[in-house]
Amino acid sequence: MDESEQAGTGKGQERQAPRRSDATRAAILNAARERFAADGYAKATIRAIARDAEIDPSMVMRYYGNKARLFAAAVAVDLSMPDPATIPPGEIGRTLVRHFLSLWEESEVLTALLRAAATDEPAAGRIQEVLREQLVPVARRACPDPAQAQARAALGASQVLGLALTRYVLRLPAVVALTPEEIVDWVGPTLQRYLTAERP
Amino acid sequence: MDESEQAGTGKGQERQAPRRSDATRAAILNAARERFAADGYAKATIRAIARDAEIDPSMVMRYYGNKARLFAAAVAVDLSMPDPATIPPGEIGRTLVRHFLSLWEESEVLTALLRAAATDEPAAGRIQEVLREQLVPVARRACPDPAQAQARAALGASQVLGLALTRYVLRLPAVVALTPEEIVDWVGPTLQRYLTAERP
DNA sequence: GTCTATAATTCGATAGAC
DNA sequence: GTCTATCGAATTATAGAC
Repeated sequence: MDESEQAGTGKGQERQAPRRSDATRAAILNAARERFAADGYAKATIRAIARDAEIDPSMVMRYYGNKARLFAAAVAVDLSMPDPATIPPGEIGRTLVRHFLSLWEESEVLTALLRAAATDEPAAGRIQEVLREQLVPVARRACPDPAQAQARAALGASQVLGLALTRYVLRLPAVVALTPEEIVDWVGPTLQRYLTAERP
Repeated sequence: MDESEQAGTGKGQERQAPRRSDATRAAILNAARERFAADGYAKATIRAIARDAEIDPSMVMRYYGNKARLFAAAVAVDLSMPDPATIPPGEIGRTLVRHFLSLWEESEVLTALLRAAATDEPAAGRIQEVLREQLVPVARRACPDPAQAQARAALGASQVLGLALTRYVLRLPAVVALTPEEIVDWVGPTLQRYLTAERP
C-alpha cells in the first residue's frame, strides 16, 4: 500500500491527520476493484467507477493519471504464501488449496486480475510476475527436484487458476455448487502430486 | 455448418456452384475466429475482422446482422468427445487429455470462446452449455456413481479449462514450455482420478 | 480540490447510390 | 452484391473556471 506519495504542498501535516484525499482515493480503489472484477478491463469505465465511488470522473484522472495506472493500483497482489517447511509434508496440497480458496473469497482483487488478464496483456503479465515471484519459490521448497520447480508450479497454477476461472469468473453452476471441503478433498491431492510426487 | 439459408433470388443454382457469397462468408468467419481468439469480444472490432477478410465492414453486418450473431456463428463448438466405453478403463484420463490438447491446437474456436467468456456473459453461457451437453454425459458413463457425474465433470472442467487458460489464453511461459507428452503424463492421472476414483 | 465543458477517437449500425 | 458516407452513442483524456 503506497498511497503516501505526492503530499501536494508538502507543508507540516499532523501525523494522525490523513489528507482529505485519502478517503477519496480509497473509495476509488475499492470501486475500481469491484468494477474490474465484474466487468473486466475494457468494460469497466472510469465513469462507472467514479459513480460507484460517488465522486466526479475527473478526480479519478487527477489521482491516477489514466486508466492503466488506476488498474495497476487496484490489483496490487500479495498472496501471502505459507512456507512449505512449516507444513506437514503430506498436507501441502490440501493446505495450499485452503489458502487459495480463502484468498479468492476474501477479496475481489484476484477475480479482477484474472478476468482482466484474459483480454488485457499487461494484466496477463502481472499474473506471470505473481506466479514467478510468489508461487515458484513455494514449489522450489516443496518439490524433490528444484530443477523442475517451474514445471511443477506451472501445473499447479493450471489447476488453481482453472478452479478460480470456473468458480469466480465463469461461475459454472456445477463448480460453484462444490463446497470448500469437497474442493479441498478433491483438488488437494492434485496439488500434492504436482508439487511433490516423483515424475510420472 | 448451416450456411445454406437465404438463397437470395432463389433461382436455379447449379449443385456444385456455391453462391458467390459463400467464399466471403467463410472468410468472414475465419477472420472473426482469429480476432475473437486474439482480442476477446469487446476489442475484436467488426472493422478489423472485415479488414482481415479483405471485404467491406458493411458486408459483415449484411451477412450476420450484428456483432453478437457473428460471434455466435464463429464459435459453434463440437467437442467430438470419445465414448468412454471404447477406452481401456485405466486410460480414460490420458485419452481425454490427448483429445483436448488436439482440440485446442487444431483450431482457434475454443480459445476465442474461452477468452470472450471471461468478459462476455453470453459466451460464458455457451461454455456452460457445451459442458452440460458434451462433457457431463462422458462423466456419467465413465464414473462409478452417476449421481456425482456433475461434480466430477466440474472438477475435470476446472483442470482442463485451467490448462487451456494458462497455455492458450494467458500463455504463461512455464505452461507453454510443457510438451504434450508431459501434459498427458501429469494431467492424465488427474482427470482419471476426478472421473473414476472413489470419493476421497 | 471539485466540477463543467469539450476535444478527439472509435465503434456499431444504417441509408442509399451504383 | 458491394461500397461510400454518415449517424448516434460511448469512451478516455484535457483545459480551465470557481
